[in-house]
This record gives sequence, C-alpha cells and structure tokens, in this order.
Amino acid sequence: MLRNDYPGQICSVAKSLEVIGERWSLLIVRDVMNGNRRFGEIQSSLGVARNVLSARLQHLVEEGILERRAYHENPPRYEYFLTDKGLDLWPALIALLNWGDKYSAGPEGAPRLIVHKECGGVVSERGICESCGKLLHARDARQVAGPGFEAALAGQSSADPD
Amino acid sequence: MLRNDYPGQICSVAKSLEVIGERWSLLIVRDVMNGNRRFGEIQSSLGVARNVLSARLQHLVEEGILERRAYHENPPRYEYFLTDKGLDLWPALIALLNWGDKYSAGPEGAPRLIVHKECGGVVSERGICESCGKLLHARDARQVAGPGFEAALAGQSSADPD
DNA sequence: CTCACTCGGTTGCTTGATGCAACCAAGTGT
DNA sequence: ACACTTGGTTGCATCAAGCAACCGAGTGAG
Repeated sequence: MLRNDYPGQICSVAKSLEVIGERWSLLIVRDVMNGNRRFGEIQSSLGVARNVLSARLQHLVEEGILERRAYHENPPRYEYFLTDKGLDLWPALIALLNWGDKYSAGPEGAPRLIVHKECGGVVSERGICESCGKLLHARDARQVAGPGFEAALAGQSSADPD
Repeated sequence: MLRNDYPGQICSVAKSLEVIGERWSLLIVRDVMNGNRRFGEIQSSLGVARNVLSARLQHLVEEGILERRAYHENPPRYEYFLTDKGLDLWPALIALLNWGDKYSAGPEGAPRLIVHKECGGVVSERGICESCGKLLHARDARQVAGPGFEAALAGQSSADPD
C-alpha cells in the first residue's frame, strides 16, 4: 500500500501533513468548525465524493480530530464534532486563510472573515483580534461572509456553496 | 483532467490548498526555507520521486512561490529561492509544526525547533518569540535540531535526513 | 582522450487514490 | 403504499504518484 506519509522526515510539519495533509481533510475540519456536522451537510458543502468523505471522516475520527456522536438511534444517524486536537488546527486554518486572502482574493477583499465573538473585531494574521489585540483560539471566533463574498460567488459557475 | 482544485468553495483556505495543498508542495517550501535550494538536495532530503519534484517545482514557480535562478550557465544549473509570497507561508508552516509537536512528538519533545535569529529565543505558537515576545516572520527565524531529534532519528529505519 | 560521475531533469510503466454513479437499509412523510 | 431522507458501501474508470531507466552537457581522473 502506498502510504500518505513522508518517510524519513524528522519534522513535525511532515507529521502533521501525514495526518491532515490528504486532499479534503483540512476542508472537512474547516467545515465542521463552521457548523456543518452531518455527512450530507459536509458532502453537499464541499462537493467531495461520498466514498472519499466517508474514508476521511473515519480517518479523522481514528486520529482523534473528530468525534462521531449519534443524534438518532434507529436508524443510526451521526454528527461529527471537533475534539480539542481538531480545534487546535484553527491556527493552521487561519494561516492558510490569511495567505489565501492575501494572494488569491479579488480586489473586493476576503470572501470570508473571522470575527472575535466577544468584541466583534476582525481576526487578523496569527489569529490575533485586530480590535482587542487578544490571541484567540478556535472557540473565540466564528466565520462570516466578507467583503469579497458576492464577487467570489459571481465568479463561480454552477457553484452552490452553503 | 482531474484538477487539484476545490470547485465551488468560496473560501481562502480552499484557494490556498489549491496552490500548496498537493502532496509534497508544502514540504518543498519548508525545505527551501531551510536552505535546500537545488533539485538534488531537495530530492534526497525529501525522498520525493524526481518526476513529481520536477512537476511541483515548476508549479511553485508558476504560482510565484519559488523563483528559479541559474547558478551556472552551461550546462544550465538552477537554484530555487522563495519569493515574498513563498516566505509568507511561514506562519502556516509554523502552525503545522506546532500542531505536530503537540500531538505527534515523542516524550523527548519537538524534533526541530525554530529559533529567533536576533535573540536566540524559541519561537512558539503563532510565530511569536518566547524570549522577546516579538511577532516574527520567515526571515527572522531559522530551524535547529530540537530535544526530540535523536529519538525521532532512532525511531526511523533507513532514514537519512539532511 | 576517454571513461566515469554529477546535475537537473524527462519518459514509461505500475500501482494507489479519487470521482462518479448506482445501490442499500432503516426510518419518515403524504 | 410509495417516494424521500440519511449515512453510508460497492464497482468501475481515470488521474496522480512512485520507481527505475535514460539523457545531455559538462567536469575530473588517469
């Protein structure tokens, strides 16, 4: 079997990528962070193939990043929640979000903003609140549509996000 | 052709992953950041297949993350350097490094440390120097072996990093 | 002056991962 | 009774990655 690991790498970046570096994994984590907890929600939000999503969810649960909880007994229906390990991926997501905003966003600005729940300030690079200056964590913030959202929507054909 | 993109995603995280989310891409960036600039150096350091490395380097150059410069004219020999766009991936690498350190490192500690060039302090989460408290960027820091380096080395079979 | 070696790739082949669509099982709604 | 929903699984086709061989232009050793 061809592994998704990076043998011979003595580096925590490589270790991280072995766990969440596969295609879709990080976007699934982001989706769950944004409140999409069910298989169908995640699937339609991401457009990922169902068998792949199934494999990724299972893998993320095994790795202790997600936790699967039944919200209905019979037939079994599940929701996926982030563990602390999963929530700790927030800084990495913020870093990628910032980089994408800086280099891939249109002139209108970022399609999505992260705001500090407590003070409403925009969360900037490194997950620091621009308004109150606090160093934030996953639970301190939430995502909202940004100034470039409409433009990004218009720029897509046959896209149906959310 | 099967793209490496995430169609329909109005999100800068997805945009970033379209650019640097492919297997090996981020590790190549990290390698160049650590001073491995030549094809052969990167190839032997990472153990990536040569055709894949070739494709990734070309892609990273096209995306403006790396810059290819000739260091010898005839026969042409090249080195790869990070552009500002590439250097701006540093916070994302730091975030992944920290996450890996926290959840994948052995009891001995992190295999690699990032230290602030100026004051020698260890760079912690979010790229902040533990010693002087400054918010750092790629050029302010360098990588050194950490306390868990030997243990991680011993834990690998036939690994030959660096 | 020739032969081996280096460097930075490219080419061909094989195998693994991904996408797509169909199917399934146990409810629920009409 | 029949379609629909949910959370998947299975089969098949295609794409990407790994491996090894090859290549072209120098360079160094004898």
